[in-house]
Amino acid sequence: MSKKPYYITTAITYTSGKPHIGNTYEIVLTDAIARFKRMQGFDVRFQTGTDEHGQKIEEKAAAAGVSPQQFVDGVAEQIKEIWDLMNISYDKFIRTTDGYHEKQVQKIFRKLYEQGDIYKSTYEGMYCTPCESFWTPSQLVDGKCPDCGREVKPAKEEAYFFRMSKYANRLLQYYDEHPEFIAPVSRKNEMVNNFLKPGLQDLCVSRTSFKWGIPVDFDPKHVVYVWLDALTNYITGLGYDADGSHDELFKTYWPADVHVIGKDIIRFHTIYWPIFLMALGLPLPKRVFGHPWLLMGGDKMSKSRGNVIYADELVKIFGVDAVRYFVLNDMPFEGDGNITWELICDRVNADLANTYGNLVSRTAAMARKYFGGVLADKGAAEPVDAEVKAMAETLRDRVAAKTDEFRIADALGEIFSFLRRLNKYIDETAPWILAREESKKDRLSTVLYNLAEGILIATELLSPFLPETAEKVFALFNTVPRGYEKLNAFGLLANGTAVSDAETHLFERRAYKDVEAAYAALHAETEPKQPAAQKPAAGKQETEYPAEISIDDFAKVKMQVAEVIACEKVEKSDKLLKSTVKIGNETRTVVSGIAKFYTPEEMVGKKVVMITNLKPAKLRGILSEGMLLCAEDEEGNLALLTPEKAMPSGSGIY
RNA sequence: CGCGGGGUGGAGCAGUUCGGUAGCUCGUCGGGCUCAUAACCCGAAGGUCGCAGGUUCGAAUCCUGCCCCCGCAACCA
Repeated sequence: MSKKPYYITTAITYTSGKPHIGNTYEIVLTDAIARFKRMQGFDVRFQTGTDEHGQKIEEKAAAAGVSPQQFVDGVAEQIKEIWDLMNISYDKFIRTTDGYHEKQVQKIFRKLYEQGDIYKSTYEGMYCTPCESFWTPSQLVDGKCPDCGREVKPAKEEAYFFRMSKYANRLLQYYDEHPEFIAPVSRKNEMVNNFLKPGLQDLCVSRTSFKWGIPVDFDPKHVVYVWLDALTNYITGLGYDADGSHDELFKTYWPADVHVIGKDIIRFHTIYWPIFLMALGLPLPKRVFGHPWLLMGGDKMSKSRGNVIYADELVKIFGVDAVRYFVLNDMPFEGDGNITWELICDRVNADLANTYGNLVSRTAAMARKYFGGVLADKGAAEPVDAEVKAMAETLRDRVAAKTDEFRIADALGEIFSFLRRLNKYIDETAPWILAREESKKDRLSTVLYNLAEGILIATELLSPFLPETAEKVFALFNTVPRGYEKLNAFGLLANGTAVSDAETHLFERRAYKDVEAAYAALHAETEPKQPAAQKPAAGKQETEYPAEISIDDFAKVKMQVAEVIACEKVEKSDKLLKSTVKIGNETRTVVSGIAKFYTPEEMVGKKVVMITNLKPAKLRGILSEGMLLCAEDEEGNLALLTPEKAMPSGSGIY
């Protein structure tokens, strides 16, 4: 009998830069599920890849001074390296710049156009010529361009649209008939309430404003917009053909069993993607799992904060399996997860080093010490063994049930509860006491056999999550995996199996301060110019200060003492205060991003330092005629500069 | 009223769908053990389940209102 197919995918990664640990989480999660399914005997196909088109990439490439293709080639290579480093067992790595993909996207676009699902129309909006941007009326600020504050005019741009509304009812019906389609379920309600019930808008599926994309073959000034391009990777990667001559792979694996994606793109996978498939007359994927996000200590990761964590750095410090374990275990099912260096340390020490590593280590040590490493069940069972055995025999199915619901953290929890139970079993049986009496030899041997057997069952169940460690443990016990179907039976380890003299420390305990030091050392060598980037004081761009300026340059900046005579919060903004200031006899308005540190009330009456010859700019629609000077610390706290003695407003600063 | 997520012992989380003794891991304190990676085992302290109302015999869980935190968006002259 042939194996049952199981097709699992990740979202394809956007190639705008190196993926951080949050991106890496998704692929590890998917890999864990894929490996588990393989272990269960499914014929698994695991696809991942990169999404390489779009305006942003065009811009990034231009900034880097290379062609878009050269740019994405570089990033795709970097992503593959990290996937390999993380021990990802993907079967297929698709790139949206692959020839077969581009060709099929064109055919799909044409097919949908010919059957009337895609139609040509115009995109209408308010257009700002200098910014080359369209805005909807709701985005405008005081009826003007939110970017530059200039006048906008109504304009039209030719574009292709997909008739989404036509399929909305069929989609709702599909949701009803397949309640498991969206996981977790809370996401489904979100989709229905926010998008389907209010009525689906037709989706714009082409662009003329940039070139880096797949051209529409019958209208080449248009390129296919990202979602139609990106989502179809799931079928083009299997050799789908819009004319019907599909590859065998497609016939075998479609529809997908699960698309694993981030919660941010659930809408595209549970609304647009199913509708595209309906239009193509194809079956829909069975499930879409929208996983939560990984946050850095509760904050978002950002380069300017210097708190971005990359997988390769973590691996250098902790090892591959520790990193896999951490992301799998610490990600909740629904809410966002947290990552901090302390948390990783705690997890690795407590679970991997103490509970698991130390258990293996002490068991191996006792087998060597008392029996020269040879394990044998001498049949000297006692009541205390029963609970451990029962737990071992049911472990497989408990782990499988959690994994099938994508609750990987819970699956790991089952295994680690069992490992803790084994540690307790050692205390209950106290082998070192048994060893003192010759008459207890058989009992001692049986206890050690039971321990090894328990460890091996747990290890095999752990192997999809910690593949490298599992191999080490099998090697240590001179044995091989017994196969999933036998994992619910206790006592299959052959008598006479001997513990090898391999290293028994699976994971080293790590002190937090050593980890900090290791991280610092790593950064010192990879990024010697870190100091500038570490200071968020420099603002959003990593400002490079000119080394020296002449006194003439300085003289170009006109600074004066200004007195705040009125101040109010800018509406709909968290950070902005609008102050009216007096500079000598002149009155001006200035907008400053200091609302988190000063209230409007305390601003009034302050004498502050202001740059008065700065070109005015619009912020939130308000013209700011200058800039108040602030000192900023590493955490981004601000303090206004004021003259040290009372000085009249309008005083120059030199 | 821009969109979304969340507030449960010191920390990180589960439990909320289908109300009924508040659970897990870490940390802390006390004890035990020595096979082991300052490890492991046992015990204890510690919670008005964000706030206020309501429904109910009974609410972390259902309803109403409010407060706070975070992410996206906007924005830092």
